Amino acid sequence: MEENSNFIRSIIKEDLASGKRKNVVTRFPPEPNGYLHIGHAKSIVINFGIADEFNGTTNLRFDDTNPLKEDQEYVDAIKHDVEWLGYQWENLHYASNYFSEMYERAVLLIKKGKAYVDDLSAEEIREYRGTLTEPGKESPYRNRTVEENLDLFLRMKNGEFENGQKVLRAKIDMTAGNINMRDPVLYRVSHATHHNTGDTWCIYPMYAFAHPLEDAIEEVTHSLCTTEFEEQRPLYNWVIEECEMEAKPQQIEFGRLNIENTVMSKRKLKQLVDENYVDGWDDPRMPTISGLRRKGFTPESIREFVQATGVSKGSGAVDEAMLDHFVREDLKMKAPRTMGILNPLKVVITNYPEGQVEMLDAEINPENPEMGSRQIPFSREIYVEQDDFMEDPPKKYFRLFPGNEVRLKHAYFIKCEEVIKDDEGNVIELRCTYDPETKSGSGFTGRKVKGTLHWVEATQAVSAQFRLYEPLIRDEDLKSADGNEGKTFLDFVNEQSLSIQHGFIEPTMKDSKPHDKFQFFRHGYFNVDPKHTTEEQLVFNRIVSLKSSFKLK
RNA sequence: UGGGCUAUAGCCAAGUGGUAAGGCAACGGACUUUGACUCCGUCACUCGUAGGUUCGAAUCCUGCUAGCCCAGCCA
Repeated sequence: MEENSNFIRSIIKEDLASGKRKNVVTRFPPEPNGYLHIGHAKSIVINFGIADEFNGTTNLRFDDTNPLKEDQEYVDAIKHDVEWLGYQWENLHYASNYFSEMYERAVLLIKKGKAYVDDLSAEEIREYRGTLTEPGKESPYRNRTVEENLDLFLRMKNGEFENGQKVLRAKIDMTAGNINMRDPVLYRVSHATHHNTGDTWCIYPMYAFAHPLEDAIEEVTHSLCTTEFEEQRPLYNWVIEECEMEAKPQQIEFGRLNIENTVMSKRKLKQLVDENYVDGWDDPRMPTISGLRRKGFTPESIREFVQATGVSKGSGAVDEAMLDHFVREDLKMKAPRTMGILNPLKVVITNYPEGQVEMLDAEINPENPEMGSRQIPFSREIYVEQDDFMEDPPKKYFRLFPGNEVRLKHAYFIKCEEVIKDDEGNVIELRCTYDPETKSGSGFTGRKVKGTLHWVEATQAVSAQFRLYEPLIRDEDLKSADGNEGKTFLDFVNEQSLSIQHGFIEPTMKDSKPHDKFQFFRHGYFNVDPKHTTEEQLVFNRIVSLKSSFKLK
């Protein structure tokens, strides 16, 4: 696809042109504390994409500096998702592999008088930090001697102190307007088992200290992150400078991806999983990579979508319709067309011979003739969609109604002659007649009909389950939460976000495998669900409906 | 009220002193055995706002306004 120009590309071009940089190295640095979502996909596309564009390389690096929240399960899932999206990292790194070097750099800081061990409690540190509008004040422990700090820090490392008893802090400026510069904590004591380093360490570096060191150690040239780290940049540079790192990575921030009606917070997504609002991180309603994959999105469609949304520092939300557009675009040529009835209504063709079944030729994808054709059965009894019949239709309704003639896709014209109802007045069956002259492919031009319907032959129809999705949580509903104190986003989960329908599919569909993708005629694109599909029954997730200009008023 | 950032169409977004790209959405029309696809057309005399500089400003300067982010021993 045509690459949009953006400010990061411009910066890198200039860096290369001016000789400031000789090469490009980027990194994608997730914390393994949850599954990746489409917001991460943006970071992946940017980091890998831009490196690739300038013949550079990209590392996958797990930013695992907080053992309390991290887990091997997430490491594995993240690697899988990155590869699935179509990217291959140059090196696989763990921040935890740098713990020794980070410790040494912290010692260097202490020796230079740029860091000190603080005995203040977490609450006290918060109080001393000041507020957004008032400067902070210095800790009474700020001016310990280098020797004392060295000794205390060593003892922190050796496990002589409890969690929270002591921290290592940078000595910068408690009156700085930028709160990040008010003696930020560099190391905390945490007696916890780390997924990678086990019990080797009981002190762990904070992000603000660890991240710049990780970048510098890997000789990353451009450290691309989201805008909430913007104010962290002076500290990022301070750490690299004061720790005397040779490589000087440059942090550049871009605006995070937001999509309308989409929860894009790892914390919230984890909550939806933990509290069983969804059936896992890969629930098709989740904006996670695994959820999108299970729903049926393709890597190509996600990449194209992300690229189309561009890179800027803004904070707006993209229309969900845009994501939909790019899957349709990708699946248009790839997905076989087939017919499926989500809401069956039986039709008996009264003038069609009883007991007769004929096979009809049906192309698999009119957009892509190379995909060939299939044979589908037709007989006296078929199913059509309930929505395709109205007893008392409005103007411009092209489907079945008493006396109206329509085309059955790949088959014949049928005309609605009689409506059968049950005792409660519900329409349960239609009696129609067909015209043998109108067979598809026969070249019949005698008369035209406005509507073409999809259908499935009744005796050989295979039953199937269809799962249709709506947004898990709507922005509109969430906004109303402002007036409802005590409520959380969980109180606004859309109860209609999943609806399950039972219908029929063509007999040739019965051997479909998980993740096979189809376009059900006039319905949309569907994916065979890998989790709920069984030997007995196929379950189809609707990826996206077809666009429609039909409006039933 | 301190600090940082951002304002270009309904949404996303190019544009970097020479007279407003592109995508999504929407709306017309053509075509159609998917009310789909495809094709054609419409959609910012104006760039948050008020001034200023200039022959010329979305681009430079000043004031104002609005929105986002920051007070974890999270990342």
